Amino acid sequence: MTEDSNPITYSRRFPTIEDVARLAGVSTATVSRSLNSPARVREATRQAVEAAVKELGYTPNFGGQALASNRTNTVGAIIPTMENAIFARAIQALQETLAARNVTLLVATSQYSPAREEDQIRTLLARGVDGVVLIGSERPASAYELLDARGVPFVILWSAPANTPHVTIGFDNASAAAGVALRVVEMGHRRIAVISGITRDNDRAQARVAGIVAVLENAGIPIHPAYLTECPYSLNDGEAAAIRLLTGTDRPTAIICGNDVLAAGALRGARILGIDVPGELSITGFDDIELATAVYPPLATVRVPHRRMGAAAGDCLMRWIVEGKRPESITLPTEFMDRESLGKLRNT
Amino acid sequence: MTEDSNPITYSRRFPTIEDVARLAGVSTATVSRSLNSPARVREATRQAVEAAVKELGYTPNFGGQALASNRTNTVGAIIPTMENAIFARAIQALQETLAARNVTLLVATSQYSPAREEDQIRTLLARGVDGVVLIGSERPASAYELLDARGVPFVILWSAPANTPHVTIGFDNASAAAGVALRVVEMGHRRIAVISGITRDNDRAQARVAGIVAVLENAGIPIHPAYLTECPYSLNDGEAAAIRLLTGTDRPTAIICGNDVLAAGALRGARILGIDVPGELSITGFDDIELATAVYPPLATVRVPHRRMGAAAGDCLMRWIVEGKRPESITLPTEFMDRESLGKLRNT
DNA sequence: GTGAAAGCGCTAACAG
DNA sequence: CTGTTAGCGCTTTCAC
Repeated sequence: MTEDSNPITYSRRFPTIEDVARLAGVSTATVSRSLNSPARVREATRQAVEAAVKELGYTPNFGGQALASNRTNTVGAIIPTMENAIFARAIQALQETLAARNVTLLVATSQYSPAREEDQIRTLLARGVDGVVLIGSERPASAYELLDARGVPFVILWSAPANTPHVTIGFDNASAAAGVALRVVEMGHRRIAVISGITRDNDRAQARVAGIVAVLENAGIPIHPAYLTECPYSLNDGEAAAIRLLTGTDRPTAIICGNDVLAAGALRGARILGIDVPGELSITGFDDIELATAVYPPLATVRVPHRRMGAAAGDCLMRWIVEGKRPESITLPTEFMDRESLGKLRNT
Repeated sequence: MTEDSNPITYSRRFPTIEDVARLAGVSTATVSRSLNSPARVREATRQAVEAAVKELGYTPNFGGQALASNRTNTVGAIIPTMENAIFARAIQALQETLAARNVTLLVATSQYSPAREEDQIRTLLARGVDGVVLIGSERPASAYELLDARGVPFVILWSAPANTPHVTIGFDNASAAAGVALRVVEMGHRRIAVISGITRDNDRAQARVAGIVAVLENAGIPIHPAYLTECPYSLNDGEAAAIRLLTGTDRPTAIICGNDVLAAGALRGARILGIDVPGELSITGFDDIELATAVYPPLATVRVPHRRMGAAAGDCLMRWIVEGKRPESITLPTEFMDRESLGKLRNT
């Protein structure tokens, strides 16, 4: 036990709980209790510890804490993308809810790829997250098995419980999209096309299309297969899809889009072709992100409870993690936002 | 040493490195080496370990690893907001670069508030991040002191080295904005207004305004104080600011905006007032996010090297963390994107 | 209400 | 190339 074996180099070691204990004249156990459950120590003791902490600039070592407590106070979320604002507000609300409980949010992206998502799940689990937030319910069983094997609580956002046994915090995509279709039909449109996001591996996109189709069928409106298109969620793809639809024979008078980005792209496509919206063509979106009112005409769309989903996800997850019992799924309402991009069918 | 002291409850304990070692018939050290520096073990050994790992479904415990190695393989980034896409591409590129090195990115937001940013820095440091990425160079000294006290490597994005001794990976906001102003002047405009983001605590916004003002002064164009406005980075605020400018006396013929969101807002404001862009009014943006071409007319703006900044940040930071020596700052080029929202001054 | 002490799972000298 | 052996810093029984 050589002391000061290296008197020259000043060791850049951060104060540990032991340093605090020594300075405060208590044991490390008391420091720990003082910090984690202050109610269990005498007030005077707590203050002494607090003073020592402050004087030393002590911060608990994350690794030590994680190792000993078997918790990281970290929750992971995997969203398809950060490139558009769709998930931003939900993530923001989630982060705020978690921060209030002193847990940190790790955000990863999957780029709408199931394989990447599974990788990200693996990474998060390796990081020892205490809980996980996912978007949508459709993914390979192997992904769910990873989560199950670790026994890590997880919740699914953006979907409703219909198709999955897991805990969902979302809304009914099918009926929300059906609501849009109904408005479009009510406006007198009969030649109605759909630009959906890629439906493969995406239960939300599938449900939205299903909701729309059901309404059209119910209204006795024939659905020309060429009217049912899908493409990646990007401005350019939306534009291209719209141009394809609008230059075909029997041009639609309304295009229902799977989200606002596609709708904004479709709007651009219509402009390129010199087609007036809503005079000659109605376009609707979905999500009600800022973009919906940045374009002209502003997009009729569906307001999705972004912030409430994020906040509820944080609450549910933390309750699950702390109390150990699985929460109930939550289905939130959506709201149709009637705006200028949707208009009455012009008498032609 | 009581074995099987609890034969009833099946302990849900995850396999540890010791389990792997036992099954593979080697020591824990060899397992560790096998996993972390495979080159240092015999191939046969490595395979045996790999087999054992697979059979047991072993994943290293994060806390243990962090504690023993004093590294978390985690880097934190604090961006002002996720609500618009400004930082999304940079973050995406950063994440990819880090992932390639097996490090995880922790993203936090400050909502453009220095106090929140400082909190987030504290949180990240408590998380034991190995490095930090910040946006912009202007913040209270106390924030830098936090970082310095921990000796954690950090890089600053979006700024140039002019105003800060720290490592920056960005571009010259002043000259990029000056480039825009120059084009506007070249188009014949003399009544030129500015809608900047809030300049307080924001060196990028300050630099952009400074760049613009310098060009105008140099061109002998008087700058009416009422023409120099600033507001938060939002569509609504941009719209309101534009309406204020456009309903005042001596209406400007061009508005240079601090970013694309403000410009899109200004465009909306002009539309509300029935002012044609670019016929009666030119508007420019900054950033070249997707929004710039989603609106009509598409925004003349400045393309910022989002992805390259993100990737370079990851590279520099990892080199700094691993090799221990501070990298040089990097200044990347920007590009003016000439689009329809900027037009020649109409002969009135 | 507090202290002593036993690990949590891993890495990194150090020997061999 | 591999094994032995200390800890890393913290939480948590278990006594007192």
